Amino acid sequence: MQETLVIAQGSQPPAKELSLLDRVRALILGGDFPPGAPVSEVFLSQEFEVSRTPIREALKQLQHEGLVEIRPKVGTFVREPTRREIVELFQLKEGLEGLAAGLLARRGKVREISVLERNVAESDEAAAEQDAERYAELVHEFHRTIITGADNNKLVEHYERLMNQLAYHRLVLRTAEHPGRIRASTAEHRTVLAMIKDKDHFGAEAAMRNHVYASSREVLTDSRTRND
Amino acid sequence: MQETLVIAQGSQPPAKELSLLDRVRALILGGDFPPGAPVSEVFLSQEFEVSRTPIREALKQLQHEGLVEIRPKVGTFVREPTRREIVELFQLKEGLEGLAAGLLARRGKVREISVLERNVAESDEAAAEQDAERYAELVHEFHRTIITGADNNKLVEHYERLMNQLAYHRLVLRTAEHPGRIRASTAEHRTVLAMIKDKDHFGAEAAMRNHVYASSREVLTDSRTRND
DNA sequence: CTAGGCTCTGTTGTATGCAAGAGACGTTGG
DNA sequence: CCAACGTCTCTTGCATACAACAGAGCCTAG
Repeated sequence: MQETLVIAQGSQPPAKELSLLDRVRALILGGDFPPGAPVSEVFLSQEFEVSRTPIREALKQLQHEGLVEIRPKVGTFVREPTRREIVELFQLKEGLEGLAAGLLARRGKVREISVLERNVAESDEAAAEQDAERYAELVHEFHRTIITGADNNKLVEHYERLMNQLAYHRLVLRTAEHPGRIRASTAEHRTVLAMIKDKDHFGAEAAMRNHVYASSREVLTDSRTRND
Repeated sequence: MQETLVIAQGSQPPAKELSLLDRVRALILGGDFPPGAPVSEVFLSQEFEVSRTPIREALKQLQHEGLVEIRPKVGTFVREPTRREIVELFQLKEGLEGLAAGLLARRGKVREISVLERNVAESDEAAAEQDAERYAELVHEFHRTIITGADNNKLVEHYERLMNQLAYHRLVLRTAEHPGRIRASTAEHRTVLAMIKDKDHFGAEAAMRNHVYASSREVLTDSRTRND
């Protein structure tokens, strides 16, 4: 739950309290709303004790994020991404993260490298201790470090948008990684890091893409993924 | 002007008349609002003869697109992208169009290939006839064909979002291409097309990236580009 | 029994009213 | 002359009222 809220950030509220948009998104992602369920404006306005006007604004944003579908004059409904959309999103993820890894490698920032080195070391520990939660957190940090390390704010914005669209799916399928996949995943992380350290932006991009692709395959072959 | 409206599409209004969002965006992109100019809600509501409520919703969207900046309790202002942001956007453009070219090459769709072949042929004609307007249109079609040819709707969505952010800048700097650049550009288009025909997705991606990068260099070295 | 239409309810779409904050400008005290 | 303060106006932010439409269910005619 808390993780969802952290992921959902990316705008410019004064960082003190969550924006209404983030709270509505968290509510929907919380799982209380099954796909296809109606999300009435009056319900949300009562839930959050505000009027319909700000609720409407938030829902419009969420529509743009692909999380809900607004049928004019009918209502707003939770939208479950189709398998095809998930494939498309992972393709995009591959492109964006690959691009980021390449840019980071070209710049060769020392700070990010040390963060990544610590990250892979701790990932090994977490894997050895079977601490799935900590491991997932470290994976998230690894990817985020690379994205932000590219030093391209627009890329970060688009990436966050992308991840918000994957968020619902990610919650459903979390901890989908099998032990074997974890080993492979950490190895891939090490490869990416090595390329970045070598300032081999070409290799870093290829390694990152390969890693994202492999991860996505894992999720997409998962039986729980809808098949349409 | 009309071009702007076409570019600005991408949502799901019944295709009959333009949505308010598109009309507001077109108005701002039309150039009547210099960067930094306030965009009052009441002004827009009078201009379009609607109340402030739908205007507010449109402005919120435009804020997310990066076209305007909403300073809470103060007002909405036209936002001019900084040079750094433009660089970032072009980096992203390079990544997305490269990705698209690669995906299209892998699929090797015949229809798109024939469209592209006709496109480069007509581009030569337009260049020979010094028809800058038609040439620009063909360039636009070339890029759009590749993006849509990747058969990835999410990629198209992100690309449109990106181009909307570049739209203002593009209008200011349109026809920035010098004759020499036009020759190089068409040659690059041909290279990309050749790679796609060969189903060399690797080469297609590289060629497309190279092309986008070269084009962006042209724009970024233009003296009219703000330098901060 | 079925098809067509009608009503009725629930929802969204828009307009408008009101309050609160931000900034400009004039004013006043030092 | 300058700085600080107070007021005043313009803007947004939110709440609420009303209109209009979609869809479900029922009712009726054939």
